Amino acid sequence: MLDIKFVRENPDAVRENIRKKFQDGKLPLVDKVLELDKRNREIKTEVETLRAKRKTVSKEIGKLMGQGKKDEAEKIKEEMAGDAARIDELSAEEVRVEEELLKTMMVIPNIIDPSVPIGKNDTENVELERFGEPVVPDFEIPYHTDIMESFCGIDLDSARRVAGNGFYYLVGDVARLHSGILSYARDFMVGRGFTYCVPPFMIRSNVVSGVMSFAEMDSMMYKIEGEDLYLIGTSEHSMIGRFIDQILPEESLPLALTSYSPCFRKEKGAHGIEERGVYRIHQFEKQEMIVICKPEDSMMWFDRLWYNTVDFFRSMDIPVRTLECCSGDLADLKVKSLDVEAWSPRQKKYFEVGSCSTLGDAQARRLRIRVNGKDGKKYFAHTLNNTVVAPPRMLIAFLENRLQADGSVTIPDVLKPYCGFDKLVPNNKK
RNA sequence: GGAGAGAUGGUCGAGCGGUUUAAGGCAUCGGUCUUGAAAACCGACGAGGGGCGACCCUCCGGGGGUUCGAAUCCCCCUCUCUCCGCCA
Repeated sequence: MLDIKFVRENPDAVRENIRKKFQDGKLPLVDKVLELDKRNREIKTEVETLRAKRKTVSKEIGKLMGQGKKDEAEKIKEEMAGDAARIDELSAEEVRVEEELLKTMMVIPNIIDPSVPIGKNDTENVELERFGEPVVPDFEIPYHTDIMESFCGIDLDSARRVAGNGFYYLVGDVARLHSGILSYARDFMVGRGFTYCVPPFMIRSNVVSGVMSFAEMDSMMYKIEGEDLYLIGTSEHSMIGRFIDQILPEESLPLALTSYSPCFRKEKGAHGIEERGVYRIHQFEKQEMIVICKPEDSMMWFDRLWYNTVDFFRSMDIPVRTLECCSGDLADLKVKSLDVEAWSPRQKKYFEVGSCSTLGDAQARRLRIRVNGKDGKKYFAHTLNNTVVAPPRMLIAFLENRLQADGSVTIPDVLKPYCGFDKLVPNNKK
């Protein structure tokens, strides 16, 4: 959400930003906001004057009552009757106007960074850099579930019976590899100065509406029936939510945290759940990183964050590239976003394994996460988030890139202590 | 699940119809003192918003109500804590 003062003073910049995001349908909202804001301030001027008068007069009545001058008090009471009605009327309008203003402000997109490439949708995202050689071996790479099955490492049939499409059983050494990757990711981030956290896996609606847009909420979040609780779609939700309504001391920044959680997503709309495999699923596990910092540091942190993911994948010798989200593909709350993609030798293309974003102060404004500055002035913090690794999907890249001609999969040295084995060998029944 | 207690500014905590314009402590920030620090003393200090400004308004978990006037009284809801039960 933008600062209303910014919209008031820079309506053209807000309009230009909407055009850059190809959301011209939202252009009239800017004028709507300006009007509501104007009306809101008019109401305040009038109603506050009346309230100030009421306060003074009420005190006068109290004084007269104390002195036993009841008649005089009664007379003043009668004079106030008209004002009372007007105050009620204006107060009601004040609430209505403010609600409408907030609602409208919520759907106006955040101002994107000048460096963001302009484009309509994900087909216009821009590749920035490649890390490692995207190798295509001279033997055929099977579909990832087939690789897993060769190790008796996945049971999708049972998962469909038990929970439905979009769920999975990981079994044996593939499951151990999955857990090992998460543990390695945790220690990898701790080694880079991040503090490890295990957050709540359910959050209340007021936190949900603070961390994401309404559209996302509807298409992503599972609600617990009969309770004001939602299953998190990523630990970013509970990790950023941790600071709702807080005023942080400036010296406590930056907060650099890494968290583990299962993630639950409806995946309504867009692409839907894939028939076979663990690419797009309703439940997965993820190691995440978040940063809460001063506004002037957020771009520096943005670059440091995505690089962590690249380094993580490179430490396991998986080729990756970075792809910058163009303006039209950028979620409304985001200032800038970049995907880390891993190489798929089977598909001979890269696919998304992580997403790094800075939301500027938009998320902090919604959640009222403020910083108490050294000079006594308060300001909204900047928030960032990035994936370290989400193993079910990441396993696809891992298995495809490390598959040997004999059907085995080698475990990189960095992972061996976490896995407890050196190699996945076909038909290795557990 | 049962019973009880509670929700007040960054934090602790008073207030229970009009001298509260939210006391006081702690923390924080200035200053005095000191070689420096600590201690002591003096002062500042809640959040959000409106106004060019002098100033003003809103906020005591949320929502209704009573009243000229509500942190304070009434109703509803939510949450937290303690004890019991259950449980990894």
